[in-house]
Amino acid sequence: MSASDASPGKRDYHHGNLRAALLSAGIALLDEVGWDGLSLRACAARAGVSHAAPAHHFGNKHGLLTALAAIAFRRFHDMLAAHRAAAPDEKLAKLRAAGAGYVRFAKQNPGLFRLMFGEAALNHADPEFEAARRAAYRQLGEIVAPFLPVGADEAADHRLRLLVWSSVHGYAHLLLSGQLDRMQPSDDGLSHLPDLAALVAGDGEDSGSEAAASPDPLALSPHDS
Amino acid sequence: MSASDASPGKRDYHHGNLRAALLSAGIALLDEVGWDGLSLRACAARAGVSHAAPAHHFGNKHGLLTALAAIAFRRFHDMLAAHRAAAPDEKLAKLRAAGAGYVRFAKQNPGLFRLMFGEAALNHADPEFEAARRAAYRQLGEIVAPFLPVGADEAADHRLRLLVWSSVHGYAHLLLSGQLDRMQPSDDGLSHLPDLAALVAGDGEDSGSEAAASPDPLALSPHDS
DNA sequence: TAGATGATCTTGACGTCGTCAAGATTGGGC
DNA sequence: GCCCAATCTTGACGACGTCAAGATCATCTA
Repeated sequence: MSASDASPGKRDYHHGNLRAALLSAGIALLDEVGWDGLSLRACAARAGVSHAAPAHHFGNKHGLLTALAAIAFRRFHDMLAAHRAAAPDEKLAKLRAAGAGYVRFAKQNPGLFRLMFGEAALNHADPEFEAARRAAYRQLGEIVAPFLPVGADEAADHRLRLLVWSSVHGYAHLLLSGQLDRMQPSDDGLSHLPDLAALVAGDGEDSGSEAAASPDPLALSPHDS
Repeated sequence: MSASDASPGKRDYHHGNLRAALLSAGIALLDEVGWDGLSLRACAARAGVSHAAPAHHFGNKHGLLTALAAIAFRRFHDMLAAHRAAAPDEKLAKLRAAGAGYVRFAKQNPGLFRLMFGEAALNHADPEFEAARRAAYRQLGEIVAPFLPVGADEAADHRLRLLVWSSVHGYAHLLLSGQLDRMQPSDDGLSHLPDLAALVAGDGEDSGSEAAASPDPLALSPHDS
């Protein structure tokens, strides 16, 4: 039986693509049975290998979760980008679309969303994870950039990113955690995003807080933004 | 040995106050070793009873977590109230203080915060849990009320609550999940709360979205707000 | 081509977990 | 004093993550 004939799991000691198969299994389990149903053994069973096989590829459960979180950030990034691309070429519309994409991702992928934002201790030093996270954060900068006045300093950029991100993330997370259950399922929580952005970007008088310009949290060079 | 002489754990089959002891153990474990260190067996050991004793009081692990979440919401409510009470009697100061209390609670009690907002499936039908949650939500209404124009309808109230809550909660949650790790540890994310509130409350023109007035999510009667 | 080595798995075991069942003990009510 | 409910203990089971030992496969080198 040639290698091309063998299906995954039929080979005994060399799956050939087990790391990817285990990650696919993890995504599927999060989707089908949720957070509590995700385990190393369940992923191994779904991939057709023994319970100890994942250890070779991920080290331990945290390693698997970190790799899954990297995938999640990439999918998240892609959904944001797709929503922004589909919106009319006008900054308010782009901002609304980005917010809608954020919330839509959270609703469609609650397990991945929880993984991304703190359900488990992740290996933040993992380069794939960091790269995926950084790409998603970069989009945040792109989203708010049109609202900043020409010549705005780094502190203003940070404040705007923080305010927009807090607002959208807070809304998405409150939705997921069931705190808004009896409110109507709409994007009311996002309707003020444009005003929010304009509020912060246009408010040059708010310098009472003497926050020093902080370095970019993900250490992006200027041309990366 | 009279009952008053017996310390908890010394008695064999009637602790006397085991439910409270298990909850205290749960709070202590969350504080000392975090989310992963919290288990029924660990609580039982800390309380000095056998591993199956908690089942009588809580039914299962979800029952314990729900009771812990009710405590968490009460403590949260108290910290918000304390911050609001300590602030100058001026609505902007009150709002800032409430936001600071929210974030302070999250920072000081990350395990409880995660429990309240989605780490585990909780029994939402539990009356103690619901009452604690409702009291905390009621404060939200009190916090935003001064920013609403006289005669503002229920939809405006809801929008303002949602916007303020999303913004503060999002900031607190992003902080906890490490997404803001290399930003400076300050409350920059809250500095725009007063403007936020003024933005929404004062903006009568923003009626493009035809959101019907939604019922109060926690079914509060008007005099409860 | 054969042997060596590293990669990639399997098998088995251990301790911890949540949960369940059976039973022991205690307190309260009649 | 008896009965019953409440409140525990003991023991067991299956699932979990992890570790160790070993089996198998793929690749490289002499």
